This record gives sequence, structure tokens and C-alpha cells, in this order.
Amino acid sequence: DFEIDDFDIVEIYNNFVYKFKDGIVYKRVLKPEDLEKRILAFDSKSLFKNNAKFIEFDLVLADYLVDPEFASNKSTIEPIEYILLKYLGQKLNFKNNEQIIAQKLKAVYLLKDELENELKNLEMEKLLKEIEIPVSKVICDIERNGIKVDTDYLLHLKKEFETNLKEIEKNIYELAGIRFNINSPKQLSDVLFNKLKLKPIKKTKTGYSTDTETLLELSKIHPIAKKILEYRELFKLKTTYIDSILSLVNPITKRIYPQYNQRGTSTGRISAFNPNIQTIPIKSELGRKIRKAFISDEGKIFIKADYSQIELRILAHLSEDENLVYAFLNDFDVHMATSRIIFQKDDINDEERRVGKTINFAIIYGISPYGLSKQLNIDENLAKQFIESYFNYYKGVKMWIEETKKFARENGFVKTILNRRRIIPKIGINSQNKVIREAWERICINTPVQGSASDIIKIAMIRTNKYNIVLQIHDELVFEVDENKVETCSKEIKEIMENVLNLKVPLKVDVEIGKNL
DNA sequence: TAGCACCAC
DNA sequence: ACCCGTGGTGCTA
Repeated sequence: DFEIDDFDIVEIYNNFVYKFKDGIVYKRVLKPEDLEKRILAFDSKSLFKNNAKFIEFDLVLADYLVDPEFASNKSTIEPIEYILLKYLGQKLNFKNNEQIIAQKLKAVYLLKDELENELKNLEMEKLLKEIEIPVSKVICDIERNGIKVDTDYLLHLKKEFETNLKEIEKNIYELAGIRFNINSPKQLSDVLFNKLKLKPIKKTKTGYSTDTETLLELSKIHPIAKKILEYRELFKLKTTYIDSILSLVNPITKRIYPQYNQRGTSTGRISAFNPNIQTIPIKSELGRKIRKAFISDEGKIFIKADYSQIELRILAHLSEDENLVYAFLNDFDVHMATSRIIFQKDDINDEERRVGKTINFAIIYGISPYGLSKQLNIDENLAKQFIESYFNYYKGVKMWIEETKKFARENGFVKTILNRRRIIPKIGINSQNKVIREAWERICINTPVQGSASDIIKIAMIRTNKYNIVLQIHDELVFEVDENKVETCSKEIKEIMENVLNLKVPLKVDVEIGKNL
């Protein structure tokens, strides 16, 4: 028998508690009082899942803050494998659970001081203790909550989609004069460009592209293109959303339990999987039908709270651009404002506003005339003019972009409002190769903006956790609350979210209420 | 497993 | 033809 003391290195698994001390791993049955201690973890989420309350250190998150580039979605490697290799030059020796636990605990023992010092030097200790570890607890709660699915409705939708798909499929075969696998880009391109002799528009590595842009262009010439677009949309929605969600519904609770990866991105955003709840359709009419399948429990109701224009507000804050700051201080329609500058007139129609909106987003992504011209389907020279007009008006934004790139070239990293950082390899940002260099430049610009937005939503998550969060979709939180408390809750949530940080422009949160998403 | 395609913010 | 940022997922070959 042994005690768990404050600041012990601990793991909990299958109702056993493990502790690393003096080179030895101790194991015994978990006791309730173990959960009251302030402990050090390899991965706090696993401990929070086992009801630990106070976690003082998390090796995986500490490593993520020091260098967020390892997004585990990009590799099949587990954090333990990655950390052993990166810091200790070791391979994961044994693969049974107990041995892995032992290696995790030992890694904490060996690396904690080093990483804590590193975080101190980078002024990121607070980010770990006050943001990431608490967020880990919030994520744990969100994953436990899950979200209810109306399976009857979804099954009905599935039938409807399948009927439509069959019909469209038949149509396509008739128009093509042959049966083939529409889901195979290879076979499709053979039908379009050989059999039907349509003109290819662009190439991929392996042949001619059949993407949406191409098919949109081809629909001017041949009716099959439009049918294929319809087929694609329906098929995508059915397989990725309806089928997969149905397969993930817990038959007892009628809920799905999406998981979140706290080190899933290089910017600080959280990613989601099983299913990727952050990509539930919303833009198309059919997509919105799928949203309706997510319902609140009896007696409960959803509160959706999303930050309005958060990334542009952050750009205003970071750049201190006079005109952009002014726009947000006065709650202007900022896409409209940009359109007026681009088109040099007051009266802006919907199409022109769309152009302004695209340009505003393009700035955040690190703009290039080429990219903008493709996005807007306009001449590259015109795109160039638009960008010049933009920067001529938003001079502070232009200056901030230049300064940020310079900072990265000299320091080898960029940072967010909360001092989250992303390493920018000097060899990349200073590369002779224009494509490589400009790609890193775009990352330099996008990361502080996207990353600061994630800083803000993370504070919001921590402060609103008591309201029963069921989803996090980057700049949006969805809560499931008692119907009779909806008014006070939504007021409080909005208040909390709008005041997580005091920026040079106000944060604005839009709140919606509903029985489905 | 890579490549394509496409959903979201 | 080319990357305008961050992801996850389903399909084919």
C-alpha cells in the first residue's frame, strides 16, 4: 500500500492508480481520496476522465505549447511514442497497457523540469496552467455530455437521400450512355473527357480534375455535369454524415459522443473526430436538413453562442489599424466597409459585398493576387488592384503584416495574444524558393489571427463550462440547458463570452436558441 | 496508403 | 498549373 501525495506523478487506468517514485511504478486500487490530490500527469484528459480534480502539469500539453507543429492527425504516432523519440531518442519498447503507463510516468519524471523551464523562458506557464489544462477538463466534460440525435428522422432522411441518389444515378448513366462508378474520379474523367469528348479544364497529378469548379464550368455545356454535382452533394452528405452518425449513436442514450483533439492543430485550435462535429453541414439547403437531426433532450434547449467576426476583430486588435478599429467600435458591417473601399462607392449590391467579404477573409489567410483571383474568378491583375486598394485604406493592416513577417524572419516564430507560439523555420521563411517562402509568410499572418481566436474561445470554454457545453465549433459554443432557465443562461453566457479579454475592439457574441442545431 | 474530393470555420 | 489559412472523412485504386 502507498499514499498519493500532492505533486506525485500519477496515472489512473481501469480503477487502478499508478504512481512513479524513485524509479519504481507503484500500483493499487484507486481510492476516492486519491482524486483530491494535486497531481502531475502525462495526459490530463485521461485523468480528468477518471475524475481527478487537480492537475498541476501535463507533459503532452506542455510539449504542444513548446512546439505545436506535431498535429497528431497528420501522423499515426501516439503522443507517448512521439515524446519518447523526440526527447529521449527512445522507441516505445513494450506495447501492453501497463508497460505503456510506466513509460508515460517515467517520461513525466524525466522531462517535467526541462519543459517547465522552457515554458517559463517562453512566458507560457500560465498558458499551460490557466488555459490548456483547464480546457482539457472542459473537453472531458463536453465529450461526456455528447449530443442527442433524432435517429428516426435521420433514418427517414437516409431513405429520402437514397431514393434521390438512385434517380440521379439512372439519369447520369443515361446521359453517359454507360454504367460506371460515379465515385471514381478516374472512371468519371474517362466518361467526361474521352467518351463525351468534353474539354478538360485543369489537371491533377494523376489526370484530369473532376472537381466542383470543373463541373460547374462543364454544366454550361453538358447536362451531365450538373447531375454529377447533385450526386456528389447527396452522396457526401449521406455517407459522411447520415451513415457515419447513425453508426456512432449510442442505442441507449440516443446520443453521439464526438471526441476532441486538444493538440490537433498548429494554431491552437481544437480538432474533432468520431464524428467531426465541427464540419456538420450548414451552407446548403440539404446540409441544413442534417443539422436538424441534432436535438436537445426533453425539457432542455440549445443555446448557440458564436463570436461575430472574431478573426477580423483580432486583426483590428493586433494591427491597431485605425479604419478597421473604427469600423468595429461603431459596429459597422465590415464586409460592406471593405467593399466601399474596393469599389470606391457607397452603394454596394450583394455581389459587391461578397467580394468585400472574400477579400477580408483572404487577408486573414495571407493574401496573394493569384489566390484571390481564383477565389473570385477574376483576372489576376484586377485581384492585384483590389489588394492594393485594400492596403491603401487599411494601412495599419499592411504595416502589421510586414512587421509580423519581419519578426518571424528574425525570431523564427510568431505568437498570439496569449503568447501561444508557432515555430516558423528560418529556412522556410527566408527560403530562396518563392513558393515555399510565401507559403510560410501566409502561415505567419494566419497563425496569430486564428490562434488568438482560439485563445479567446478557450477562455470562454473555461468560464462557461457550468452551462453544459455540448459542442465547440471554433468560434461557436453550443450549450444544452433547462428550458426554463434559457433566458438567464443565454444572458449570462453572452456576458461572459464578450468579456473574456479586453481588446482594442469589442467582442460581439450572437446568441440563438432552438430545439435543434 | 496516396490522391481526390469536399464538409466546416 | 500553382497554396488562400486550419482541420477530418469517405471513396477509389
